[in-house]
Amino acid sequence: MTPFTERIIGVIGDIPEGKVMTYGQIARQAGSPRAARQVVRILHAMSKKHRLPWHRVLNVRGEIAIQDDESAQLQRFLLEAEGVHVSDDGVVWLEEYQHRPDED
DNA sequence: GCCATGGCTAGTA
DNA sequence: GCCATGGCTAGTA
Repeated sequence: MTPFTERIIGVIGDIPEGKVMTYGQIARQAGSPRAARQVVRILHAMSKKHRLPWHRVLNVRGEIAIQDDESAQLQRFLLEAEGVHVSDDGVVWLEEYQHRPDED
């Protein structure tokens, strides 16, 4: 596992319950502002093994970005279970729920 | 060669 | 809607 991957995993693992971050924000936080797509990949590949709160990661508009319906439903369920409100079309209000470590 | 992005433009209303 | 991006991974040699 590369240092880059470890940083991404660290950032994702630090998202508190009831909060969300965006792909690009996680990439920036890990020091690679353009690596949003890698965040996608790493989430997919590492979520299980590293017990990552993958469901707390959304796209820049606060949308559930996952394509697969079942997984998208699960993501919504997990978010709502920890108090994050998800609109009918799968959008979370970032103003309220986005986790902002330090600054960003 | 892939991609669960993101930012910019183009086109519609 | 288009396409640059960046790190990983698959596949070839």
